[in-house]
Amino acid sequence: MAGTDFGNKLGTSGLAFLPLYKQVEKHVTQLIVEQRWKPGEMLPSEFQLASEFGVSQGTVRKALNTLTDAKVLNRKQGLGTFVAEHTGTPALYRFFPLVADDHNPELPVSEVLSLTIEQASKDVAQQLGIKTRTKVVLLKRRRTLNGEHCLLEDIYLPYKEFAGIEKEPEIPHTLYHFYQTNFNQTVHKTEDKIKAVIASKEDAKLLSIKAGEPLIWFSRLTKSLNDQNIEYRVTRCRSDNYHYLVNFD
Amino acid sequence: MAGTDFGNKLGTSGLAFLPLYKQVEKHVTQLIVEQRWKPGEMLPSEFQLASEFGVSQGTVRKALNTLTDAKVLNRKQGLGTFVAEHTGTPALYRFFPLVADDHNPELPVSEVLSLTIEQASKDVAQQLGIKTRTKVVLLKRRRTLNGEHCLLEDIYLPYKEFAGIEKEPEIPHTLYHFYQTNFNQTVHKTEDKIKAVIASKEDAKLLSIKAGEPLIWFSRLTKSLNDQNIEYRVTRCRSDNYHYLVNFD
DNA sequence: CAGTGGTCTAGACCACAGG
DNA sequence: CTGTGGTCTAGACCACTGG
Repeated sequence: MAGTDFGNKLGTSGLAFLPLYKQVEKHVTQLIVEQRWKPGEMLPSEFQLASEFGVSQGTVRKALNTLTDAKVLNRKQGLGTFVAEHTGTPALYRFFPLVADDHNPELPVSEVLSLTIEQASKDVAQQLGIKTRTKVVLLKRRRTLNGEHCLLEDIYLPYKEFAGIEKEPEIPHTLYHFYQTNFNQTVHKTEDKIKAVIASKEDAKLLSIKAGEPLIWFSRLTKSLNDQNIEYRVTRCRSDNYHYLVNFD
Repeated sequence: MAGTDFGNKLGTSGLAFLPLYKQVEKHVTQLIVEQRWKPGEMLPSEFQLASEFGVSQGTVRKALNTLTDAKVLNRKQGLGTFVAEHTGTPALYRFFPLVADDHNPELPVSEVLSLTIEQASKDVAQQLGIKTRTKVVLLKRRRTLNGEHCLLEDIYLPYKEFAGIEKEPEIPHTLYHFYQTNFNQTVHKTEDKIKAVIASKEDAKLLSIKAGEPLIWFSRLTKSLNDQNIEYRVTRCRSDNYHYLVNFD
């Protein structure tokens, strides 16, 4: 009966014939994007959702478990199902791959160097999927660990989704949580392209190293829950005492 | 009844009280390691496994689906469940993160520079989890894409698990498939530590670049299905036309 | 205690592959 | 046609949380 059962209440608009549990996944995600449930809030129980959607509890369960694996939701036995928040230690490191060579992972503090509104260059516009010269926010930061300046970030945000950011009294260290709470933009996926470069004079100065030292360089494209590109950033990191950590499985 | 049902035939030895589906996962994995089913072979159907293990079909299904997500198995509707093989395009790229900047992903050909048996240095021994001076294989390779030498690899293997490798007539390009078919070592997870370095004289010569150019450098520790460290490698890659690609989600 | 998610089962029916 | 996995349902019982 997959995809052909119209006894449910999920609004199978258009021609997409998906299994019910996939429809539930999409529907729940959409409701989160529309803020029916805000980050940290509890969803109704499986049985309530099942009756609301007109499917069985097992089908709802399968969808919620998939979304939990995708870190869109958190589930706790005895407590309930909650919209995932970009807070708490695991979430903070989820998208932060840089580690000091001989230390435990630690989040560096950050220092805003500048925050300006600019017109998107051709490259930035293409990355963000917007038109050239559209307004973008450019945030430059420097991050420090154990008193050592270790990395520099140029962060581009589409102004449309982050309108008013220039009026924020303070830009917190944990940007992705900030995006989520202040602009309803939940970071869902990132794609990093890593290269090795020679430090420019300016970067070397800001990092207190000699020009000519090698740096880990990477560009990152960030997608939100609704699959929009919401951030493009270029990071340079000292490579003497730090590395970029990746696990494949 | 989770973990307390001894009506099953899974041999809950020791004190591990795991949910049945977890026990099935472990059991199936173990049977694959022991080569009851070889890579590419078909497993019995869900119902057959269920009756063999003394659990219900739904429980087997849950376990097999988890193992499929972990890429230990492949399932095809109408066909059956198969032990995953490190062959076929997706599997080849699963652990190969290097991409030419403006091209589609492509696997570079490889050229063996040397294959020697050595005594593990302190560092290599520690990485592989063996004693210093244990016998290890050292395989040096150079890989080429579009006629351009792009990367160098120093690959260390514990000789115990790869005994006889020095007598192999040829070392294929696709090493992980080779490990699997010839030594029953299935690569399951890798951990890469990426840095930026300046090319040494030797590396520059082998890569046909100038000494002093920046290189993407990374060390990789590889774990097998049974969670042993089976490979440690150090890779250097030209950074001018290539990058290391990572997706987080 | 009541309410939540977690585990396990049993069974119906669909979709797909191959002979 | 048969056999496989995929979807969906219904229901029992367990384990955890908070009041």
